[in-house]
Amino acid sequence: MVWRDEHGKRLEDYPRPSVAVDTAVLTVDDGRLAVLLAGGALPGTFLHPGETLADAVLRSLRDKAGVVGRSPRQLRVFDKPSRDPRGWVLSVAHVDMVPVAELAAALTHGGVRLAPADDASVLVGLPYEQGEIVAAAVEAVRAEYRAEPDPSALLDEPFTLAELRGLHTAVLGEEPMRDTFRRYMEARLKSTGETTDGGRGRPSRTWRRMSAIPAAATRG
Amino acid sequence: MVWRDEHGKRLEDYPRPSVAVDTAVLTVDDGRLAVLLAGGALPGTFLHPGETLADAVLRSLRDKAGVVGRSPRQLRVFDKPSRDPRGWVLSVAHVDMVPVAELAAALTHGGVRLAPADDASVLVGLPYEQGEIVAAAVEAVRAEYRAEPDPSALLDEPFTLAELRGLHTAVLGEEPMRDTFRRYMEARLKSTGETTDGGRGRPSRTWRRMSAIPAAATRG
DNA sequence: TTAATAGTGTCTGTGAGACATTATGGT
DNA sequence: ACCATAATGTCTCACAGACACTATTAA
Repeated sequence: MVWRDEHGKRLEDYPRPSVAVDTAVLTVDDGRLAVLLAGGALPGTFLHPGETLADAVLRSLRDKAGVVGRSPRQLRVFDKPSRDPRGWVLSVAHVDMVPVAELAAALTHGGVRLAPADDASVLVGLPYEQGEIVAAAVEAVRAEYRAEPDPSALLDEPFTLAELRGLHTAVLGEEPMRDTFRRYMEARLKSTGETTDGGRGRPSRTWRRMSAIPAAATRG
Repeated sequence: MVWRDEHGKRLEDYPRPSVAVDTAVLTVDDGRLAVLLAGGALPGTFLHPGETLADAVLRSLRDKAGVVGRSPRQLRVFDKPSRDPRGWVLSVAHVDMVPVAELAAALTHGGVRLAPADDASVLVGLPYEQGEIVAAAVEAVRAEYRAEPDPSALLDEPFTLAELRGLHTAVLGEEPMRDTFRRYMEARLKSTGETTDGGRGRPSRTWRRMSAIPAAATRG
């Protein structure tokens, strides 16, 4: 049984856009926030029938960039009518933040490379509205990193506060204040009770992320 | 010149979804947060060729609900494959918060009415994923009202702090703390230097929203 | 005068920002 | 012993939460 409207027409009898998904895969490489490009553009694909947006994102990451096992989150739809010379295409932008080690295999594929994510000269060279997508992705990730210690789990555990602060500096593009950063983050981490050895200076205590959210955090 | 891919196919040769926009028009009616329903559902429409999502939203509000002159903002895409029995339809959800006076004319149209926006029994009765859309819209508006005095300009200026607090109570679904609310909001409002008259008790000072954002607010 | 509402004063605790000091390792 | 780095202590300021008190009007 096929649905028909008051004119006897089916949905497919009206013009429809193509719907694409594009994903800004961000990482921190050599202390800099970077975005993965596959063939000079963000990995993306057209949405297939019966597929969710999330499924299409995973498929495009696997096929275009060799990245698996991730769960990007949706940013918003980019719909400027002139954005794609091929025709009428909407893009649902997504973002994910990935440890650079997980991209090592992907980067051996041809055409897959990392570019600085906060460099305007790189972003304006991207096709379609992908420069805006990367900018929105960076802002979304920064908002998360302002509120939580390494929410995307880029650091291997355990880690020191100096390592964490270095990561956040790279993500935010500026140094968080030393004392405030320490106090704020220590309250959101679990101490291992151990310290590093080697290196110069006094050894650091090491930390892990909170495993479960304490009940108090859900109150108000 | 028509674009063709490596198989000689155009974009339209591949299956495409229908793309709809749906808008949760929220308001505060009689001290309760309410959502506008047109014919038992959120006002929405299918996206037309050459049209932006924002344009489609405005068209649907005008045609379905008689609401004009607004600028709803995008929430996210709802894409559950089974969400629409008519076929493959994505919905880009939007939200707007409107003074109830602006809806007076709209509510005289047949089929247009207000329903409580935080009443689960109403929301589960909505078609498609519109219950979830309303829930997301309510949460988005509440987040704005936690941070700013009446960001959607539901109150006519000038207004008293009691009126403002009553509005925020309705939006948030709970009473903000009296002292904290006053101090927080006074810093974000401009006093008229005048007071109300009439009514019982001591007259209230009256207030307006900030016209421009002070330079200090843009620092850090 | 009293009730009702608006507005002010102030005490306490918490946390940010800033800076000084101590601790603990390698060289 | 000295340097480098980590960690701690503490001072001040701002603000949230709480509560008591004063002010101004109508009835």
